[in-house]
This record gives sequence, C-alpha cells and structure tokens, in this order.
Amino acid sequence: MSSEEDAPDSTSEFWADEAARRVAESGRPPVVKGGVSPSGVPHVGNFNEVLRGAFVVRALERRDDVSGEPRQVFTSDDRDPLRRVPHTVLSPEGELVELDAEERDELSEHLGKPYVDVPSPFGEGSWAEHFASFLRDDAEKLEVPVEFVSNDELYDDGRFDEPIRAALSNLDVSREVIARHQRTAGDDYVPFMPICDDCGRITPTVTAVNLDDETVDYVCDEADLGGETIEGCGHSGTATFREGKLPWRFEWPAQWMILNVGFEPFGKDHAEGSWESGVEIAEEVYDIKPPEPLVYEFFLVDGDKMSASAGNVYTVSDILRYVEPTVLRYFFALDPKKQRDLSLADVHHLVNDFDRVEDAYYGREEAADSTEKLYAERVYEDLRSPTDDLSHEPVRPPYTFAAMVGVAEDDEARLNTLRRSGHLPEDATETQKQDALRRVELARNWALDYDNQYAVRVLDEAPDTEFDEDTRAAFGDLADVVESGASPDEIQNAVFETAREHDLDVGGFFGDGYRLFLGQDSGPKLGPLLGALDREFVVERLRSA
RNA sequence: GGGCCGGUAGCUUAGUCCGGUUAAAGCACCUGGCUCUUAACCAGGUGACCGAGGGUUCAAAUCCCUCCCGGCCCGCCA
Repeated sequence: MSSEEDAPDSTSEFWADEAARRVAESGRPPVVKGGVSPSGVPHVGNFNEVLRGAFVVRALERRDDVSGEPRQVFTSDDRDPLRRVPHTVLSPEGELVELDAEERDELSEHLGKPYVDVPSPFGEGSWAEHFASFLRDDAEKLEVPVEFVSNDELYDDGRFDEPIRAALSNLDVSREVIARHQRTAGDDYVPFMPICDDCGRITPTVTAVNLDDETVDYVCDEADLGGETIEGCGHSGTATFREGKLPWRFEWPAQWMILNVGFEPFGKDHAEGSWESGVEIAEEVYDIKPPEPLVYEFFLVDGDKMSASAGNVYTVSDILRYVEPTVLRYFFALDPKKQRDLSLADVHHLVNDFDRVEDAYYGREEAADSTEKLYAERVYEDLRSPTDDLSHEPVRPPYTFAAMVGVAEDDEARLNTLRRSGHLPEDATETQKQDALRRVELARNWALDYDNQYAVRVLDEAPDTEFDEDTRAAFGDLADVVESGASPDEIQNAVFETAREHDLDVGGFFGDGYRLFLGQDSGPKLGPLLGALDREFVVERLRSA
C-alpha cells in the first residue's frame, strides 16, 4: 500500500470513503444510524441525516474489511414529548398550512405527551405517524434504502431495558457524567422520565428507583421542557422501564447500544452538547464504543435558514419539482462540512454542475478540475438509483435551454426541438426521451415559478397591438409558410423574406413577431419558437393580427 | 462565553487536508459562426493584487500567528 504507485494522487478522498475507512479500521459495525424528533415540519434539511448516511453505507459496501452487511437505520424519536404547538404544519397533501386557534387549542391539550400519543391535526393516526410518513415517502422518492425504526416501539419491546438498567443502577456515575455537561442536573437527578399513568404526560420527577422490579415511583409534576413549562396533574404512580423514556443525552447513546451503531451523521447542533456527553455516557455508563461521527453543516435555502414561521420551509417534494432526484442526491454528496446555499432561484447552477459530472462520467466532456474528476470517477454511480442500469446514458438537455423548450406544450414538439438542437440523438431510446422530457418539465416549472428570463410565455389571446397593413400582409404570407409545414429554419428564413417582400425593416418585423406572440419586444430565435408551437395556433394568430 | 463554516474573476463556486509549471469552471459579458437581427445552438475571448497584515520556505490561495467581515450552531430541551 505504501509503494509509490499506490500513493494517493493529488485528488482528494470522497468524504464518505473517509468516513467508511474510519468505521472499518476501528472495527466498528457497518451500521449507519440517523434520526429525528418528529416535531415541526419534515423538510429537506432532515435529509442531511438520511442521505449523508446513505453515501457512507454505499462506501462501506465497497470495502471488504467490514464484518456484516452494511445497512442504514433511521429512528423516529417519537416518544419525545410535544413541547410547543407549532403554527405551521404539513398537510397530508404536502402543503404548509397554518393551524387556526381552535386547532391549536386542541393540540395544546396534548402538550407534554409523547408524539405517538398526540393525534394528527388531520384526523387519521398520530402526530408521529403523520410526520414519519413524509420521511418514508421522501426516502422512497430519493431511493434511499433506509430502515425506519420507531423509538416508541423500541421502548415497548423492552429494547431499552438494558441501558435504562445501566443508567439507573449506577446513578452516581450517571450523575457525575451528566453534571459535566448540564448544569441543571443536580444530586437528585434521575436519568429517566416516566409517562404519567393518569394524564399521559412525560414527567421528570422520579421519587424512587426500584431496581429489583425495574420500576420507578414518580409524581406528575410540572416539566420544564426546553424553556416551555408544562403543568403536571399531580398524580403519583409507579412506572416500568417501558413506561417512560431516557432523557435525550442518555437516549441517544442507548440507541447506539441497542442498534449496534457504528456510524452516525448529525448536525452541528449536536456537535458540542449531546455528542460530547453521549460519548462519555456510552463509555462510562453503558460500556460501549460510540460510533464514528460525522458533523454536517446546515444548509441555507436561497440565502436564509429554513423556518416554518418565516414560511420558507422546503420539503423534498418541493425540490423535486425543479430537479431530478439524482441532482438532489448530488447536492447531498457535496462536502458536508461546508455550509452551502441550496439556491432554488439559481438552481440551474446546481443542475449544471451535476450535468458536468455526468458528462465527465460518460466521457462526453473532460473534467474541469480535480473535484469534478473525483465526483465523476468515484461518486457519480452513487448518485444514480441503486436499481438503475448505468449503461443507460441519461439524456439531459441544458437546464435553461430546456426551460425555454418548455414553451411548447406537447411532447412531440418538445422532442422535435431537442432533436433539432442536437440535444436528443436521432436514435434515442424511449427512456432517453423520457429523461429529456422530464428535464424540460422540471426546468419549465422552475422558470415559471420564479418568473425569470427563461420563462417564455405565449399570450393566450392576440394582443391589442395595432399592426400596419404591410406588417399584417407579411404575417399572412408567413402564416402560409407555417401552414405548409415548414421547418423551424425555414420559418426563420421566411421571416426575413416576407419582411423584404413587404418592404419592412427586418428588425422591426421580428419585433412585431415577438409582440404578436409574447407581448414583448424580443425573445428567443423566432423560427424555432414558432416551429415549436402548435401549427394551427401559429397560423391562426398570424392571420388574426 | 464557546464552537463550526466561509471571504478566490461582475455573480456562484473548485482548488486549501498532502505548498511547486502562465490560479480552474459555470453563469454573465464581448466577438465570430449558423445565407441576413438580436435570449433556444456552436466556437473563441475579456476578466482575479486568491479578505488584511505578519511569519516559515528556494517556493504560499495552500502551512503558522494576529486581525477584520459574513453565515450558522451550542451554552435549557430535543
């Protein structure tokens, strides 16, 4: 390995390979975990957790020095308590909706209860299920083979019994470790929070620990959950280890223990607090080796952090309205340590970067730099769906070009334009045609939603503009040419010819053409534009001028 | 108070870990081509004192130190 030929060249290592190497070389199990608390809105940021892990699983699969089948699990931390009622939630249709006062009142009845016991604001099922179903659907759309695990079920099934026993039987150690990280944890701290038998809320006040029968006694007191004080009902009771939960700092490492986790990506929010305490709790309380970590930066969207209250939260589906799943996977394959901006307004840059990687992979273009080379040679295959046939070469017309091609309504017209411009091979397969049409659709969505310069809009009705007699006559001649089935190039030429025949200024006539169809003074090359539109429509519009 | 990330052509970034030929790409812009006009295609070109200062070195965008600016996170819960 240390001979000169094998020495690493100047290209750097894909971060997922580096992570996989750390897992393998330290002898950790090839199990990648992630997880979220089902609060707020399930947004595209949550897929940091899912996709970063997915790339590491793929990297582990390439190695022959790991024991066992690499896999990815993802916990829904659905026994966490509802701490505050959000103003905005995601409807079953995936729309952000505001909750009205009545709905919020109803939900506030459930403050302090585990998410599995909070009803969904949309009727069917629990809050937790509602939230998790989005993550599952989105993971499927991005074709990530991840196994979702309900934390609540792990408790019910007794999987947490062992770590709970460890934490409670060595209370001195638990208290000492937690005190290093959490000032509020005093001498009477007990790392277990029972669910009140009476009101169903999670309460932190444990009055006695009975190790022999694996229960705790509690009083349902007020709970201070992250600045939100939630009233208790005053009930006194006894709870088993399965009728409560560990506090987050103890729960996370307990999950590592239960699920045999060897690698875990997490956001920078965990990097200082719960990760550091988690490592110590894993080693000193549970006597296990913590997983290899990967701290990722949060990304911004259009320059701002996502925030439900600010109304700029994006789901995976929102992004997939503009780009192929493969392109979104590419975004998540970029260096996780760098904070970046997922700019939707300028998403054509991201798409273009991806296209270049794809071009380099298929040898259509030279890689521009070492990073592009690395992504083409090492990463590209992981961007494609695991079920995809790599010998299938996707056809992806340039994004901004595709946006304009989208001015034509029907598929045949779009394909013709693409074929003529050299972006679709004559012998394209059915799948390649679908690739191309998909790209046109996505780019068109983007151009129209952002109403940018690529949003070419044809007027539904002829404009009020008065054209002079010569111009109208020229339009009439042009109509005849179009009606005869002229090609885009022939139409382009006909514009020049008819202008001259009618003694019109060529530039002015072009302008009139744009005014007639687009209601503006200029636009894309007129011949291809008219050629792409429905023939009868064009003829009718020309003659109606 | 602590931590992470960034400051490279007009814009967005790659390159920084592992220092080494004229600092790379896309977009924008300009020019040329497509028989003639302009934003759909093709080819080429202009464009950067690499945030500031100091240090190490034969050699610094890259390593070290100090500082300035911007973004985000943590310090209670999760």
